[in-house]
Amino acid sequence: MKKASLKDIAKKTGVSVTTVSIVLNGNGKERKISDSVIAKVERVAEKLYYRPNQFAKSLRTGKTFTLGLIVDDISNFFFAHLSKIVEEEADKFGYTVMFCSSENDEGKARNVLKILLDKQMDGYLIAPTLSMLPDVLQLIAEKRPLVLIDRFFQNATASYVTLDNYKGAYDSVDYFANQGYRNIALITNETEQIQMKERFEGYKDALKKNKLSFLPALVKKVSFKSEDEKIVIQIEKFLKARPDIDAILFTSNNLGVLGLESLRNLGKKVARDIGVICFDDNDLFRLASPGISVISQPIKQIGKNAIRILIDQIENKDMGQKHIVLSPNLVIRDSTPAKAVAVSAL
Amino acid sequence: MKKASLKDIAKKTGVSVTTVSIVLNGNGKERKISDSVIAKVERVAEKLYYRPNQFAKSLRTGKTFTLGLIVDDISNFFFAHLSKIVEEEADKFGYTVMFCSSENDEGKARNVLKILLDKQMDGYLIAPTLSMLPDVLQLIAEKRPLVLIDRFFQNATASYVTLDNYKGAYDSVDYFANQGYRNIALITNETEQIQMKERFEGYKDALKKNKLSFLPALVKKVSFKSEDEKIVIQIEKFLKARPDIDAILFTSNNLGVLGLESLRNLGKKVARDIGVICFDDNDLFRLASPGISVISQPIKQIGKNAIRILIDQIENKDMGQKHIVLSPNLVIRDSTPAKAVAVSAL
DNA sequence: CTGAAAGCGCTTACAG
DNA sequence: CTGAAAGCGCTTACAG
Repeated sequence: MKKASLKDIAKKTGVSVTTVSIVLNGNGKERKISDSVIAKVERVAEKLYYRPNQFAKSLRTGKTFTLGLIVDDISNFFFAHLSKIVEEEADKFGYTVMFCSSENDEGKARNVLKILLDKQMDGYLIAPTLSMLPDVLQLIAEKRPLVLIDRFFQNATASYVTLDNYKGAYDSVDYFANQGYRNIALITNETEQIQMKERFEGYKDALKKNKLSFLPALVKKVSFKSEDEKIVIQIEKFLKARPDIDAILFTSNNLGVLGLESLRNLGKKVARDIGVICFDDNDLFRLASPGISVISQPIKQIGKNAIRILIDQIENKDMGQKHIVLSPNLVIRDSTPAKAVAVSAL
Repeated sequence: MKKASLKDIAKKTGVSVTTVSIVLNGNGKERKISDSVIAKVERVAEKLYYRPNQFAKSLRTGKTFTLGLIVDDISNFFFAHLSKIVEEEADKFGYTVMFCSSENDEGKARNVLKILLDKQMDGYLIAPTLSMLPDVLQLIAEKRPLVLIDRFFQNATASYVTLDNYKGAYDSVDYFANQGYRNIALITNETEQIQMKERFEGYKDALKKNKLSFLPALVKKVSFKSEDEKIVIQIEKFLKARPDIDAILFTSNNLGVLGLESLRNLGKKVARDIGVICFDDNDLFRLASPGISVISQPIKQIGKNAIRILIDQIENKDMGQKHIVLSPNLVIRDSTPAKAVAVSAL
C-alpha cells in the first residue's frame, strides 16, 4: 500500500491534479470549484489516507514550517525546559522544531548549524557560542529569520531575548552584603560570552556600592572544556586557598551543582559555613536542605518572546531588531542567612 | 546571492548536470569521469558554496537521514540525557534527530507522530504511551524502522530496549527488607504501562520472598495528569494515613522529587524517619543530604543499543526483533540506613 | 568517459 | 468552473 499522491486522487476522481491540489489546500471555495467536486475530492483523499509529501511541497514553496534551535546542551536543566516551551509555542503557530546541542564546542556548533542550514529551517533560535559569530553574521547578511537567546553579540544586529544578567549578579551580591557577608567569591566560566561578562560586571559594581573591595583572588574562572570531576577539584582548591570566603555566587546552574559537591567534599556546610546563591533554578536547589537561593530565569517568557519575534520575522517580514531583556528573580531560600555580627570587643 | 544548484555548476564548468551530480556524490572515480573534469567540478562547487538541496534529494531518493524520537517529556532528567546520547550516536552514522514530547497525552502523542510521519523520518525511536499502540502496530505493519525504548507492548512485535524493571524494584525492596524495614510503601503512577506493571510485580515478589505481606493500602497510585502541586498533596495525605510506613520505593524520578517535597512538608526526615529509594538518578538525589539511594538506568547503553538496532533496520534491512533488557544498578546512598532492631524485651 | 531525459510530488501562473 | 504545462533540484537507468 503505497502512499497516495495527488495524481492517485486525480485519477480516482476524474479531475485534474491542479484541481485536487487547490481543493486539498482549502482553496476550493475561493477558486469557485463546484461543491460536488470538492466533496468528491475530499472523500477520496480521506479514503486513501492522503498526506501531502512535505519534500515536494517544500521544494516547490521553499517553506518547511520547521525552526532550528541550537543550545549548549539539551540535557542541561535550563535549556531542557526552554526547549519544551519553545516546542509548545512553535506548535501554536504550526511549526515544529529541530533541537541541536552545540556542546559549547566550536566544531560541533558550526557543524550543527550547517546541518540545519541544509535542512532549510524557516527560522533559527540560537544560544550562540563565541565561535559562532561569523555564522551569525552570515545569517543576518542573508536576511534569515533569527533570534538569539540567552546571550547576544554586541556587534551583530540581531534580535535577542536575554536575562538582565548584570542585575541578577548585582542583586545577589547586594543581598549578600546586606546580610553581612564580607568576602564574596564569584565562581564563573572562563569565557568572553556576553552574559558571563555582564554577570561579572554586576558582581563588581555591587561590591563597590557596598564599599567592599574587588579582589581578583576571590574570582575563580573555570574552563568550559573541563570534565565535571575536574571542575569539582578546581573549586575545592580555590576554596581551600581562601578560607576567608564567606559567600559564593555561582554564575551557572552546572557550576552551582558541582560547587555544592566541592563544598560537601570539603566538609563545609552551606548556610552555617558559607552563603550560596546560584544562577538558574533547578530541582536540586529547590529541594536541597538547606534550600539554595537562586536567581531564577523567566524561562517561559524567554521562550514565548523568542518564538513570537521569530514568527513575526518569518510571516510578516518584520526584520526590525527587537531586544528583550527580562528581569531576573532573586529567590531567597536557606543558603543565605544573615550573618551574626562579629562582636570584637565584649 | 541565490543558493547554487547543480545546474549552475554545470553551466559554469561546461559539463552536464548528470556528471556534476556523479562527481559531487563522490562517484567520479568509479564512473571513470576524467580527473580534469572531477577537479574542475569540485573547484567550482566550492567556489559557489554549493550545498545540495535536501528536499530535492529526499524527494528523489526517499531518504532523509533523520530519525524521530518521541519521549514523554524532553525536560525530564532521564529523557533529556537519553536524548543527548541518542543525538550523539545518531550523528556517528550521519543521521540527525528530531525530538518530540508526547506529554503522556493521547492527543499530543498521536499528533506528534503524524508530524514525524509527514516529515518522513528514516526511523523511529519511541517511548510509547499506551494510547500509541494502534500507531505502533501500524508502523510495524508498514515495516518502518522502529525501536521502542523504556517500555514496550507485549502484543506488538517490535524491537525494544528497556531496563529490567522487575529486577530494579525487586532488588530495592529486597534491600529494604534486609536493612530491617517492614512497612515498605510503593508510590507509583496510575498507568498500565508495562514498565510500571513490572516494577509493581517486582515490589510484590520481593515482599513475598521476605515474608512481608502485600498490603494494597501501602501502595499509592498517582494520576499522570495531576499537576505537580496536587501530587505533592496526594502523597502527603497517603503518608499521613499510614504513619507506620518506614520505607518508600518511588517508581519514577519525578514522583521521587515530589515525594521529597511531601516529606519535607510533613516534617519527616529521610533516613532518620523513613527510608527512600527512587527509580532513575539525578543531581538532586546525588547531592541531597542525605543522598538518596536510587535505581539508576544505564542511559548510555539504552541510547547506544537503540540507535544501533535502528540503523541496522534502516541500512541492512535487518528487521529481526531484538529485545535488549539492561540491568539496573542499585546505588546505595544515605537514605536507606539499617534500622535499629527493636529490642522488645530487655 | 559523458549526456539527454524521465520522474520524484507538489504548486501556480496562465488559458479558456 | 477546470486543466495543461512548467518547474522546484535532484538521481539514475540507459545510450553511445
